[in-house]
Amino acid sequence: MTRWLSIEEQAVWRSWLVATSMMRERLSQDQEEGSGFSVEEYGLLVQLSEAEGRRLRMSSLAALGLYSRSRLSHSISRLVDKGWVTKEPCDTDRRGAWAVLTKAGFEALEAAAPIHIDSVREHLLDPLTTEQIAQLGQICATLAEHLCSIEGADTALALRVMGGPSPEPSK
Amino acid sequence: MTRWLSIEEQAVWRSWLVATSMMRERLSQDQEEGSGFSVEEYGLLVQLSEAEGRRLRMSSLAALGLYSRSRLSHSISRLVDKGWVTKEPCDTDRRGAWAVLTKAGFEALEAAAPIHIDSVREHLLDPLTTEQIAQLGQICATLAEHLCSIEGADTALALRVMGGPSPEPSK
DNA sequence: CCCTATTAGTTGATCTGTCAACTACTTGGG
DNA sequence: CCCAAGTAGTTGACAGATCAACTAATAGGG
Repeated sequence: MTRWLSIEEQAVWRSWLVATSMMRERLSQDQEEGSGFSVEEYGLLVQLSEAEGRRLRMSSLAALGLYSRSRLSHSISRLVDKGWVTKEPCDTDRRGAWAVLTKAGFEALEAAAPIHIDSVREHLLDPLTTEQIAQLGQICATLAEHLCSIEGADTALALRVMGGPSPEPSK
Repeated sequence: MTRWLSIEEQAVWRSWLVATSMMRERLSQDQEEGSGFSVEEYGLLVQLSEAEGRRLRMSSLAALGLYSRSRLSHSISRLVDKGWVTKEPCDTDRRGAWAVLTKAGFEALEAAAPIHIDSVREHLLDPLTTEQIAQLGQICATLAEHLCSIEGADTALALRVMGGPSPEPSK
């Protein structure tokens, strides 16, 4: 007994689909062309840059619900190969590992931030009115909360740490 | 001279990021578990199902701006292997190819539609108020239009054809 | 009519993400 | 103290996406 979507609901759904997938692609492209690393990598580096001592346990990164353990492991390996990150063993739990942002990684991040921000402004914020931006924030927060509650991820954490740029890459 | 994001802008951006990526993942998972094919495949089949004669030229599918030519080629090949689609040569342009939905493909689509719709309702529509749904539609349409204009894709086309379910898989 | 530029579509290499299996360490009940 | 169960993280095989190079056909200016 499925309730089909009304015309209006369909329209909303389709425009969501188009907007989100095109946005994703557009930002990836701007980013990659301009800065030489992908949005995913950027997101990880931002998180490290904001953490105490510019380091995080793998498990903390995974806890956001945005990266699976294995994805994380592969991604971090790639970052290590590129020299942006190093891995250090954890003293208090010998299973554990710290991902630590290197100087080079931090500098790369600083260089990339303006590109990222310009792209966000141009494609997400500028086309909308101030009012719409506020509405969108509210809507996405609601959706995120709903989705996090399903997966047992922590919304507050996800929203705080995830992938956005700092006002400045940081002090 | 980059203008950094304000706290509010950052919050909007991050919640967008979290909401869109979790939504994407959630829907993929519901879909795949329930119906045996991926959201991308579903999207393609929907488009074919809505077209005249349940067939489209590869180029028309690509023109939406949502699939690259090569991705399309690979994806359609997979659908052909599964028996949901066949390829037919085009009479009027011998370079061209039609992708044609098979009976089996159509039936698979019919079977999958309810799962898809339930998932959209549950995760996108139900958590929002009626008013928010309307706002979101407006916002996403604006963003989609902006993004399409940059890439020279056709918004109207993209919005019409893309990936949503028909009210019914179709007559 | 021809020759170049363009368009349609495919292919194969490579990269990223997912899944399931695995190692290694920790924890906690008996 | 030991052993089972759980947790941290890695690994390798596979699926999907991207990119650049390619074939083939059309179109359009001279």
